[in-house]
Amino acid sequence: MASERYNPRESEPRWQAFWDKNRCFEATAEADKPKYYVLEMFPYPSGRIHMGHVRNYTMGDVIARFRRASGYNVLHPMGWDAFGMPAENAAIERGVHPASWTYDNIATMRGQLKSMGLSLDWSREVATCDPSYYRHEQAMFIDFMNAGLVERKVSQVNWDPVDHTVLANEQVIDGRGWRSGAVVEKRELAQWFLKITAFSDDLLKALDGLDRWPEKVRLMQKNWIGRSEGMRFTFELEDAHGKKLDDGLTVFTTRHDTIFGASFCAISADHPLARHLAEHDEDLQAFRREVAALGTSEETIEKAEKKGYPLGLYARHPFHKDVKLPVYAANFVLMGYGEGAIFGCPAHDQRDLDFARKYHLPVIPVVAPRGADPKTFTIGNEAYVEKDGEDTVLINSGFLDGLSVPEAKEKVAHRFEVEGIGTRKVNHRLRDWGVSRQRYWGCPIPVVHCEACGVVPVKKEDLPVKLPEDVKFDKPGNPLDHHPSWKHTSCPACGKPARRETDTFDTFIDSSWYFARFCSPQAAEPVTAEAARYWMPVDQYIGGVEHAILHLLYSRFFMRAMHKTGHIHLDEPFASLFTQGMVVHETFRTEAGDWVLPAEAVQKDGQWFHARTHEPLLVGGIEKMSKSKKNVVDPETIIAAYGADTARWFMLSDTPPERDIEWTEAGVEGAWRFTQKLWRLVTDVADLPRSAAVAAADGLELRRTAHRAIAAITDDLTNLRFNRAIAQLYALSNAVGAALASKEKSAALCAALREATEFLVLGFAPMMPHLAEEAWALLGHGTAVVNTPWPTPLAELVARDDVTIAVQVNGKRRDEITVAKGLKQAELEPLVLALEGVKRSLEGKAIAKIIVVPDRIVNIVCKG
RNA sequence: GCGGGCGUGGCGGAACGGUAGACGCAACGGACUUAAAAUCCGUUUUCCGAAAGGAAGUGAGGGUUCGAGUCCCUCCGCCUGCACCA
Repeated sequence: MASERYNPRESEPRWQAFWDKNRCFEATAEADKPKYYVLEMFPYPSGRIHMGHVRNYTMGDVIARFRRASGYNVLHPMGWDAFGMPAENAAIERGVHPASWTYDNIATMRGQLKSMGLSLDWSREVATCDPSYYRHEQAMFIDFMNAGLVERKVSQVNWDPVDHTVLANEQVIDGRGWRSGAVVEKRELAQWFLKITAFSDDLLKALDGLDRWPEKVRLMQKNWIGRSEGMRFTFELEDAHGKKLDDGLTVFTTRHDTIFGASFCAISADHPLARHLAEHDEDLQAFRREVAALGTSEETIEKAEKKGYPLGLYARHPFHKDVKLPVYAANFVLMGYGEGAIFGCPAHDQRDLDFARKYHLPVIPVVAPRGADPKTFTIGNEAYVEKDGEDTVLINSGFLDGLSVPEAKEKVAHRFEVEGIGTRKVNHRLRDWGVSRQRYWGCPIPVVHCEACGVVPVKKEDLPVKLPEDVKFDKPGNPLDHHPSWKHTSCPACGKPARRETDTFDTFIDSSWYFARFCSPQAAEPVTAEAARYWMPVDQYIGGVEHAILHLLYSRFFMRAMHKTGHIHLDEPFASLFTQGMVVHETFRTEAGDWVLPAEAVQKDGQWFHARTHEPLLVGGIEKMSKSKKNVVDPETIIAAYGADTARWFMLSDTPPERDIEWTEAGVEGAWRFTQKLWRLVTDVADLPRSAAVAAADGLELRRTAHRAIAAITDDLTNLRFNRAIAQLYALSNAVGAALASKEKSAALCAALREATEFLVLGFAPMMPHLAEEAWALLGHGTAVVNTPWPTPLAELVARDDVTIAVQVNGKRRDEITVAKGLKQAELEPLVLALEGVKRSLEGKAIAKIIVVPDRIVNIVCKG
């Protein structure tokens, strides 16, 4: 029958209101039900949602709806990562208050997310900029202080002398501030640090237990933590006249086996020794400035030549007391790692070799391939860095000669320890987490500086330390610092006048525990033990791989710190992690080079033109959607034109979720046509006569198809293979369409059609929830799909009783045969040999053997 | 430089070591229509062939196997993470 088109514009808001009114997605802990906590990384309220959000939240929503239907008690919350620089920039540029800018954006984006039909528990919504959220952050910080997890220390920062602010490394471009363009200075500032390094080894070891995290992410974290085992030991130092200095030079190495190959020592330009000597050495001062100037841009660092400055000091070789190693300050030694000092072994380290060649230092090979002649083995322009296995051996190394690298390391380590000049030492690349920011729009750090008492934490009963609302952004620097009264307070310890800390927290702190807060968002403590025990950990976390290191590592650290201070019972917040790909799109630009929005590009005869100016456009690469390249498609426009279901369906189709998906108009059109096709199928099936005769033979094949499809979809959704689940749904809809087309429809076929269609509707409900509700009602159900359990396929319909087996001759497919399942080789052989295709290709050949893989394949191997 | 991943039709992509190309998009042919859209039916890896059928085919080369897109080795290309980490 002719049916009306499905109209998402009318239907979608109606069902959203229905779910809202019936509080379908509000979660309450129920002890007798298995819980499932699904979470997508919460958004920054930048203003409007983008396609990346649509993809992320659609995936999470499919999981949430599928799990809910499958009998889980699902928690699926949403909130806002609401502190940060863009709000302050808006205040500076447009005079809006950061709070109103942020809350306006939240209101807009909340509305946009609601129009997507997400099954979110909005009653748990949190915004990190709300004092009811950040007060707990402040309380926990004080607990962390008491637990020894907080440190205040002087560290080097990038200082923008125009904006009067500290810049993150990412904000320094070619040595200049990204906003002001001023040449960035290095400054030393007292900053707050969270001692993430206290958990270095634990954070590293526990990665092995995260077996439902992508291998890639675990590896990135492993490299970031960067554990290396080595030795710290001290050289005796003397000056050019042979006079011994009071202090020695302590270095870190992982290659103590190569100690006999040492030909110099090098220290960082920032090493205390270099600083000390520079006080009376202008050339050294100049060298230090040169190194510091180089220190900002990665590219120049990469290309920089190895350079050193001889300090006029010499280090005594620990085992060859007559050997004196010259000591340099060098541009390739980092103060931030190890001891900021090394010994150079040019033969076995490329940097040391480059340095040695430049300054004509000896290159002494001490490791060589086993069997090489120590007298003739030499090093050219490449260091010999082999160190593993039994194929390398120590040479020119006194008491180490003939040993393997690990044996030599052990022997040197032992000797250093016995002689008291060195100890074994594990070093990590991971640095403590600097959390101070000289900004307004962040969580105030809850401490007070008192002249008498020093640094004193604010009393817990005085929390939260709220941001002042009356702030001005009229001059550069931190508005909290400029505020006339806010920072003036009294000391919590002695009561005398004191100064508030005006730094605020890095916003990564806000996002390091929000998932725990969602368990009990209104609680008087950060998270209640009861709620955490029921809901945590997050069963499925979904987000972009760009957060693979910082956010996920900080969150893992924060759980441990919260555990240590009694706020939570576990260390690992995310049991399973999924990192989805980006949304990409073609780029267009005019011949003049200006980027053009896809909405303004029209295609004619295979050429692209500007819709208004009609000038021809150049089609550029397919790249991540970004405002700068204008290759963005606004989700709101798409939802208005096609509905949320179509957008959701497209996001999940075809491309595997972990890969980048290309947004195309044709793809959206295809998804739109499919929603209409589904609607037609459902209206046609709804008109069929009802029958209870489901088991009869007429409909059997369709029933099998439907039950198998649901079994496959269940499997695919469980494993987040959305694109495959969607392929199954297409196939099932094709089967329903084909059955509908048959002229004679028995009662049994009608019943099978109805069953298959209901499976289809329930099957696509997680992806297209509005259409599913509408279809479900049309099929005559008085209850909503959200309250309908996921269909259970019948095992006897999923199982196959016959099977199609491919028949190969010498590994090439020649024929196929459909037989009863479970046939043995002896029963199968005569059937197979009688096949036409097999006989043809066996002509004149002798059978050597027949390989039978039951129910799968037969391979006839023959000669001649 | 070091590490990780990926190379399959015109495109997105399917394939427990067992019939390569499921499903979708696009294209082409046909039906319906005054016409278009929508819809429906069909074709679509390449080569030979009217067809039946045959040959080749998963970046290149080699290997293991009755059988390799899948496992191993060498190479090429692309993507990605870290990057002077001692």
